Amino acid sequence: MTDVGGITAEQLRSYIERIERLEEEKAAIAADVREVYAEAKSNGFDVKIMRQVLRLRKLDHDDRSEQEALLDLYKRALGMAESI
Amino acid sequence: MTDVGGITAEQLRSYIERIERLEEEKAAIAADVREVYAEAKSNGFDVKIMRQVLRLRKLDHDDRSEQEALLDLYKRALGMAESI
Amino acid sequence: MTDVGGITAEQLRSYIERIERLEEEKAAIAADVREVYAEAKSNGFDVKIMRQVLRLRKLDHDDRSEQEALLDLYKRALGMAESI
Amino acid sequence: MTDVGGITAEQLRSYIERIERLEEEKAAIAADVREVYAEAKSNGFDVKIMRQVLRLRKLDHDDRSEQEALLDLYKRALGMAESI
DNA sequence: CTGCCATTTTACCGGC
DNA sequence: GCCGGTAAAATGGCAG
Repeated sequence: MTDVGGITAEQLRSYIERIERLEEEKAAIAADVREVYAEAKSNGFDVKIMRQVLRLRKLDHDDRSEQEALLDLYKRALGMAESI
Repeated sequence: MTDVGGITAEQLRSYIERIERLEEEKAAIAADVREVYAEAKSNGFDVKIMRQVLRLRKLDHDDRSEQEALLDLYKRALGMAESI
Repeated sequence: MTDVGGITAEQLRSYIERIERLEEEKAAIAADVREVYAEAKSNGFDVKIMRQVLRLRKLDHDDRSEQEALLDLYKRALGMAESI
Repeated sequence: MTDVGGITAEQLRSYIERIERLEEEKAAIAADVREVYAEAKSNGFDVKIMRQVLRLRKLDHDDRSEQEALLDLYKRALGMAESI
């Protein structure tokens, strides 16, 4: 990356700008999320509880994924043992 | 929010699921960003420095100067050498 | 924090050094952890599986904590409803 | 590692628990660190800048200069103004 | 030496 | 408007 004037600088600029665009999209979605929370709140729901429910659903999901990953590991470990 | 069987529970479920969908979209975009960084890295760019550049592009100049001044102050207080 | 020569600089130095000492302790413990893994590995255990087991035990624990926190939230939410 | 009933399972449990205990100690120290930061903050220090100072004290000067040079290079490639 | 995972740091959001 | 805590990003470390 010492070719400041040439293709490399152009490539760098391209990467930077792609990332900036993606980050903008992400920020837009984050704004949507905030809107949903705000709407829920205005309809009487407790945002704090909603967040906790979401976290718990995510934990449950992660937990299940981990269990499956662990099972896979064990299977492979046993599979390797068998093949020895 | 104690009307468990009625419209309220349904509404809550709807909010929760809307948010979960939005969060998934966000995660997908975050994955795209990681891909771009990975591609840049494989083309010889320094990811850490790219991140710094992106951060600087977000900061307006005043904030930057302020922070730098404060950092200098602390360094002087500790008798740390100037990083010139 | 503009009193560079006085008590404030001394206080800053004290905080910095306390943190540095604590960080060293933490690093020492992290080294111990690595040692245990190494010993386990040398006795034929699969480190990757061990890590997954530990993660899972932690997730279970976190999950339970979250459930309790959620229950508390609900209790408080209902308690508030009653007091209205 | 398939001798579930024998000494091996016991050994595994022992390793797991040793690690869990060490991780708890580490977490306790991390909590202490957070306390120190909180105390510093309550006495008017800027925590973010303190972290920067600690990081700088860890870095030797050469690394710092190298990084700064690379950052400058990238900035020039992107036509960003020097932060002088 | 590369990719992955944990830890640490930063930024955000809601509550007071 | 600030503070506290919670979620996201980023850096650093380890295993393969």
